[in-house]
Amino acid sequence: MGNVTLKNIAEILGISITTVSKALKDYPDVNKETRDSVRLLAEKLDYKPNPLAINLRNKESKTLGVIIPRVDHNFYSTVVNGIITEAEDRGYLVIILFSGDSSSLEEDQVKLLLEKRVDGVLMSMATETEEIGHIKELIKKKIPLVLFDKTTEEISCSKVRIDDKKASFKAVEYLIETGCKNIVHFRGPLPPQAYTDRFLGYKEALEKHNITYDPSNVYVCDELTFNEGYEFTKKALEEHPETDAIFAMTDLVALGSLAYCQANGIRVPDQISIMGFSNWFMSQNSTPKLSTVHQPIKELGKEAISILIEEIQQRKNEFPVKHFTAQLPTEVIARGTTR
Amino acid sequence: MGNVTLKNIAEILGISITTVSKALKDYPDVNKETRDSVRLLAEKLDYKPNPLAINLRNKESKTLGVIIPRVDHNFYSTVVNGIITEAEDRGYLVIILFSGDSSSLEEDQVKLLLEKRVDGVLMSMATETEEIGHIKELIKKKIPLVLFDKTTEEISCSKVRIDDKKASFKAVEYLIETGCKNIVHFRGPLPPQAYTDRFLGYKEALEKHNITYDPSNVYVCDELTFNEGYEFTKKALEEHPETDAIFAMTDLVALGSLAYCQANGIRVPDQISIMGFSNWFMSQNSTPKLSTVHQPIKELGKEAISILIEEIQQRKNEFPVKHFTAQLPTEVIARGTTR
DNA sequence: TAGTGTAACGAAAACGTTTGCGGTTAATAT
DNA sequence: ATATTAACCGCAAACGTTTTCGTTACACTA
Repeated sequence: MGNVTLKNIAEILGISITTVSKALKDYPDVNKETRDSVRLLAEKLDYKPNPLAINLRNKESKTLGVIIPRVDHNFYSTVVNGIITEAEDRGYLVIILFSGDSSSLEEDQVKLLLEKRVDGVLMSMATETEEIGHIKELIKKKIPLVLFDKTTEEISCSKVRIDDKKASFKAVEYLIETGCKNIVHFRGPLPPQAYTDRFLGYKEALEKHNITYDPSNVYVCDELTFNEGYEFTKKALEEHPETDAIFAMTDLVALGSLAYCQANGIRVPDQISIMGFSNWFMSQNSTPKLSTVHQPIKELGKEAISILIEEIQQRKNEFPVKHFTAQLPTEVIARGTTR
Repeated sequence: MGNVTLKNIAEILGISITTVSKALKDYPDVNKETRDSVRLLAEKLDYKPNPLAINLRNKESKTLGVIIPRVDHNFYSTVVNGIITEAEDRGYLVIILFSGDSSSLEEDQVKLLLEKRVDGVLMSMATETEEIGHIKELIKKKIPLVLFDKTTEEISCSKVRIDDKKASFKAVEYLIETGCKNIVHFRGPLPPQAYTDRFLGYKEALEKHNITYDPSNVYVCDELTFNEGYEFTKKALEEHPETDAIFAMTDLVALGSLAYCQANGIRVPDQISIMGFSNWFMSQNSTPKLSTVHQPIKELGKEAISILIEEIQQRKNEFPVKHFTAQLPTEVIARGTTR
């Protein structure tokens, strides 16, 4: 029904399927006239090679699987933007699957991808994932795998991450250099690693500038919401009245901080500097505008896909593949909430 | 390499491929013992049917194509969430492609999907799209198509939309019923239709309550940014000092309005009520919290996919398909910025 | 005359699966 | 003894490509 095949063309022209195929792919052993007539007819009939057949023959699907915790979140939707665009540019299609940050769902999705025979897998691990058997399974089956964002040392594959520690270090250093001495840090939960790295950067900056690190200056946010930022600011300011800066691990929380300060007549940045993280677009819509750390999220997606495709090509050509971890650079953006 | 096939199992067991296939699919004409031994071995070897081969034989890919303007935007990432989850539940995989709101890119993406032989296409049209030849092409080639969100009457297919007009009507009626008489409306650009529908709902509510519609009370935002909300509020209040309510076509713009009022000592909602649209999560993080209209975005995605898959099944069974337009209901959420 | 070269084409296998149909055996019925 | 039936199995075609390896026909060389 409907779709034109090589066979159709061959029958109409009274030649073999082989010749039609060759004519279309510029094989040298086909007469110029034959070739032209084939091409003409193919054009006229709007012939499109059936990828299902090609894939079966070539044992590849030109499709990549991507597993992320969710997509309705600024970070992931931006990264997906980079992933899909880059993949398409390189001739691959992408299938997105969600783990919902659940370990068992993540496992199911890996299995699904395995069954669907994607050419490679890109994934950001679910926060709660500790059993990594299903990921090792991928390695064992020789499916090219690249981990990004939320990664683990326990898996031997290429990884792409934001250099959270350095980013955080630079942000805190900026606060110190602009005169802050009592810097409170709102960190995220223990896994994922990224939040710990940001905390480590905070600590390191303090140490470098001879400010003694006080654990009670660090508050752990669980939900990473605006409200948490608001409430923890209140708490922090009560417990540490001497505070002159707040470094929050994400913009939304920082915005909550800012809201608390404004609601309570605390001048920002004169009394308290506030530094966010992510450069979410809303950070430009506060008054004053939020200072933050820009992370190249879309580029993260692009880079991850590039590395994955690279590895697929290498394996196909039986080149040796070497794994590595790429750390993408960040940038402090000083706006109105810092001095 | 690597992957187990029916042939492998057949050879090991010394039986034919046919029998192996049948054993695995519970055909009645295979001996219980044979069946068991096949299943056992298949299990042991971790046999997974090759979808590429199955697809080729069945002439279907169990894959759906989705074209949206972008994904790094709350509305679309939420809708994509619904789309992917629902599709997966029903045994389909999804390929997402972006049109970037460009007509020519949209055309390219349609072509790509056509070449890839997806079983159906779901799409939200690019704003600038006026040439719809490529969409008609889909219809002509009998590819099941469902339009959602940004649709057009010129294409005969099923559509799924938010009932923007009614939503807007209810929102404005709420403002009127809580005592507002001079309601300014910030609308969006002309295409897409949704913004016009929201405007129409605004007008209709006015008329129903015998408030004369004044075109100068309607301002057209082009960018739909926070800043536009801020600036247009300033302008509107200068031009219409009697204004007692602002109805913005989206939450971000409404948040900009709120910011202007607060920066200029205008009491919300006492002096001016503000109503947003979308129930974006940030609408809960302002003080006072933003009143808005909730739209079931994720459900929109689910509904669209359901209809598409339904249509695919119908065609496969050669049932007649009938097209229709589903309008999803909305809900006014009164919070702190309205009386 | 036999051998060599070359241009143009096609047969066939392969990728892995599904399924209509026919075949074989053994048991049962007439 | 013959016919009928049921139970079990496998051949082969089909899905649409790609590519290896022939084959054919013809011209040219020695």
